[in-house]
This record gives sequence, structure tokens and C-alpha cells, in this order.
Amino acid sequence: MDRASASTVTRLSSYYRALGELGKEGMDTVSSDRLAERAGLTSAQVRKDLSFFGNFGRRGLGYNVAKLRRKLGEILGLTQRWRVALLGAGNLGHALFAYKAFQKQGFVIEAVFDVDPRKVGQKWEGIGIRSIAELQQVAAKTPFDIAIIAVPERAAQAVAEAAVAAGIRGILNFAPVKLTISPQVALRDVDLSIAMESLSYALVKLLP
Amino acid sequence: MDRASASTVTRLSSYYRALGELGKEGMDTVSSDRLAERAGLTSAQVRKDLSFFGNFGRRGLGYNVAKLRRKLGEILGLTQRWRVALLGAGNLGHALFAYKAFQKQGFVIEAVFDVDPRKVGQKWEGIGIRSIAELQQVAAKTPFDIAIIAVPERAAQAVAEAAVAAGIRGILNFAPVKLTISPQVALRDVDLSIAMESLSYALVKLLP
DNA sequence: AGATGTGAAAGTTTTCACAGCC
DNA sequence: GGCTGTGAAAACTTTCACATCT
Repeated sequence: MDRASASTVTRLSSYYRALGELGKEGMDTVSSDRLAERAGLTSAQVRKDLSFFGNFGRRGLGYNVAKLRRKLGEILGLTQRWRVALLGAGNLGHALFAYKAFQKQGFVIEAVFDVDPRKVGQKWEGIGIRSIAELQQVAAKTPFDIAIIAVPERAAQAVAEAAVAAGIRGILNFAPVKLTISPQVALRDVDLSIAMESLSYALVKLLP
Repeated sequence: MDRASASTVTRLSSYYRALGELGKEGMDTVSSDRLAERAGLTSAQVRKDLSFFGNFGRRGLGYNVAKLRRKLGEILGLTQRWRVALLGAGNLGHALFAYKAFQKQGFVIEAVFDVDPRKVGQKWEGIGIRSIAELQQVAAKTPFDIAIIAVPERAAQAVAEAAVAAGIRGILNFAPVKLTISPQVALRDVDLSIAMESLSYALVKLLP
């Protein structure tokens, strides 16, 4: 099996979400047409994407909502529990910590780290904030799968390196910097400036 | 001039950022090679992207850092001030409000709205939180360019519609929902679940 | 009849490679 | 010699359209 493209995987997430909604609405079965409508795509795209991972549908009938959702969950790795370290306990870190949707999907924030000595020692819902210097030794006991980087720009590269040294295998980076790390580690950027700039570009273009 | 692809615009933002750094480091001039290195791309890509908007370089020499940065700023619409309404005053809203990098780039949060009556009336750095019901009339006086949607999933569609009705021309959506709005309005999604799921997919794939 | 799964076609994006200017 | 700007080629992605199965 060849590797699925990044956009295919992104769309898989949309299908997964749409199937959750459809399930709640009591639908048993869904056609590629209807699923596409929900996800804002074309039915051909849906069928191509899904067929990449297997034959999940039944001709003449469509896809079983619950079964397909389960399958996509497996493919996306949502059936397991991921141990997450939150690096950075500022405003953004706090918002991410409070965002319960993560936990529901199996991404469990097990520990919170910060450099600021005034933050270290505070507790968030019973989880103590530790110094980033401790990351290595904490990870030695209970290794983390994923690090969320929510520190300021200037600290991000060093923090990323510390995370990689501590054995983390994936990073979700919120700092507006291009991190340079081992290609062994999966990296996804959430870059608010870039999103805003792409908006402002669109507004400048589409304008009186 | 044909329309630049979304990925070209995203890369433009990276170049813009890289040029800022290079400028601070005292570089006057930069080659596509070096700029590509900073942005994590190839030099051919850099040249193609830039050449789409004009001939900014000089053969044999490279690009003038300051001048190119200024040009890209213009193209991206960063020379003007954008009036932003923040919709949703929860944890995420607060983090975004406190994120000063936005203001620096010309995205100025002029007003904050929330549905929760307990939030309404509070003040953040002198800006009072208003009821979303007031959005229309506030916008009638001082129209907003961009709305940032940072409300829970279930409220997002209604809030987006209110924003569009109030004349907003661009939306940055943090709610994990596919918003259905007029194609006249530019929409960018920042979807944390999708980013996390793409990470977990990568970890499942790349694993012992 | 209804809807999937999929090769082939069309469209888009990236990379190559080099002519052309500094 | 160095480095851009750009057509042409290669790679990739999406859409089409239909044979195939229920």
C-alpha cells in the first residue's frame, strides 16, 4: 500500500466527524454522495479516498455509518490512548489544556511543563506544572507520544529539541517558527499568523 | 494575472517571516537558495512563487531583503489595518486576545462578543465584552473586516451567520465544524482535531 | 435500479534545466 | 561565475464515467 497523501488524511478526519454526526442523527447507512455533501467535497473524492484504505461500501447500498466510522477511527489511530505532554503553560497552553475534545479522542495531556519559575509548581486540575528541565526525567518514567508546543517563538526550537531528546514521536507546534528536527519525528504546525495572512490576502484580492 | 494557489500564498507568508529574520540578522541580500533553506523548501519553488507576482530579484545577485519583504507585505495585505471582531470569550478567545503578534501585523481586535450573560459586561484590557446579539448594531457603526470564531461547536454556525449578516468579509474559524456560508466571504479553518488526528495517523503508520 | 470501486482523462503543482542577465 | 526567471517535463491530485456488484 502506497502512502496516503496529507490531504487524503485530512479529509479522512472530516469523514470521521461527519459520520459521527450522521450516527447521532440515527442514520444507519450513507452514500458517498451524502457523505460528500456533509464534508463539502465531491462523491468521487470520497469514494477514491476510502477505496485507498479498503472496500468499505456495498454497491447499491452505500456505507454502514457505524462500521465505517470505526474503521476510520482505527486508520487515524483514534482507538488508542496517546500520552501528550503540554509544553508551555501560558494563555494558549491553558486554552488547549481546557479543551476537552482532545481527551475524548484519546489525546490525554499527562503533564504540563513551563520554563517560567512562577508557573512551575502551580496546579491545573490536579496536574502540577513542572519545569521544562524535568521533561527528560519525567519522560524516562512514563514516555510521551506527542508534545504540544505552546511556548513563545524564541523558545520553541530549544523546547522542540528537548522534546525530541525525551523520545517524543510527534509534535503539534503552535509557535510561529519553522522547527528543525529529526525527520523521524512527525511534525504538524498550527500557524495562526499564516492563517490570518491568507485571509488578508483573500480580502485584498476580492475587493472594491 | 491568474489566481495564486492557496499553497503559494501560504508559502508567501513563510518567505515574509524568513525575510524578517534575515533582515534582523543584518542581511541585505538573499538568494532563492538561502531563502528556500530558511523556509524549508526548494529554491525553484521560491523563484516560481515569487515570479508569479513580479520580478523582484536581480540575476547574479539575488533579492533585496527589505524590498522583497515590503513587497510581500503589500501582496499579503499587511500594510493595512484590519478590524477584527472576536466572537467567543472562552479560554481560546482569551488566548487569541492576548496573542499580541496579531496586532503587530495589523490585525486589531476591536471588539469581543460572547453569548454567555456572565461574560457579557466583563472587561479585557479596557475592551468590554458584549452580547453577540449586539454584533449587528456595533458593526453598523464601525464595520469589521474579519471575525474570529472561537465559540463551541454547537454555536458556530449561528455565530458565523450573524457575522456574515453583520457584513464581515473574512472568517477565521476555530470551531471544529464545516461552516456553510456565502462564498463571498473568505473562510479559513484552524482545526485542532484534524491536526491532532493527522499526527496520530502518522504515529500509527511510522511505528514498531 | 442504485451506488460503489476504479482505470483513464483532465487539471494542478512541483521540479528540472537552462537561456539570459548581472 | 552567480543567480534569476521561466518554459517544458514530471509528479501528483482530482474528476469523469462506467463496469460491476447488490
